[in-house]
Amino acid sequence: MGELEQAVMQALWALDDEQWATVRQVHESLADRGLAYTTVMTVMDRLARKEFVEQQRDGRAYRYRPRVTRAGLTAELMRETLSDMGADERGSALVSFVEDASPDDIAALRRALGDLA
Amino acid sequence: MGELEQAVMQALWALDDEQWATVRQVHESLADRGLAYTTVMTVMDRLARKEFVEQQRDGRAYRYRPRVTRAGLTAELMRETLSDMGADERGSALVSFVEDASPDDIAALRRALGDLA
DNA sequence: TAGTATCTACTACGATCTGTAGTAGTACTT
DNA sequence: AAGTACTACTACAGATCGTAGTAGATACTA
Repeated sequence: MGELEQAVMQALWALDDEQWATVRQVHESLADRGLAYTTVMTVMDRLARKEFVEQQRDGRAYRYRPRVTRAGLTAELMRETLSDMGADERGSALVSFVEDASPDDIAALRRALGDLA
Repeated sequence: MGELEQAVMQALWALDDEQWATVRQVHESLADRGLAYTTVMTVMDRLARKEFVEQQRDGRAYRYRPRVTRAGLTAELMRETLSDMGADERGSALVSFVEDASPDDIAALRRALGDLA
């Protein structure tokens, strides 16, 4: 995911649940970047193609909503990385991941694992 | 990392520790792909530029060795993904990660965390 | 020593992804 | 009918990646 694509996702994730945003809304929420309206539209279209966001017709316009949560997408990308690197080494990769994780992350992992049990 | 780049890394990781491989060796180990020698060379050169591998002169040739372990690189890429997605959500992302992880991965995480304690 | 094999260095080119945006067409508002 | 708001389509440049050729240097070989 490119930087702008990520920014757009952030904007969409910032919506309340069940909210759909128009291109215009996102464009405005990224106003500081001084992007053209069509630039934002293109990016959102691409995100829809990639199925990161959902598109819904609303009259002549589209409304958009993330198809995945931020946490979910992050987790998915992490799992993807893990798979790409080969099945046999998953364990060591995870060990390595944990070894260099911040204390906060470790705590979060512990909690997450605890919740499972 | 591209697919070929990854394949080359795999070939290098397959070496015994402290072994350095020549382009020719890697080229041969990827023989099934029918790549030109220079293709492999280019890829390895790019990997060196990106500091994924280490280059060492040996006469007129270079020898290569991974600069990072497979597990280490995987973990690093995972952490990178995590950072990209914003600091506030790290916890939820990790929860999400754990939730959809395979039993093997969960077990590995548990072991890794246990080793820390 | 002249030819041949082996390497690197440099260059190139097409595909894909991403950031960026213009233009044309269509529909709604006044 | 004119202006406004949207989408659809198209475009283009920069980066990354897969792919590879050519030139030049070096070393081996007959």
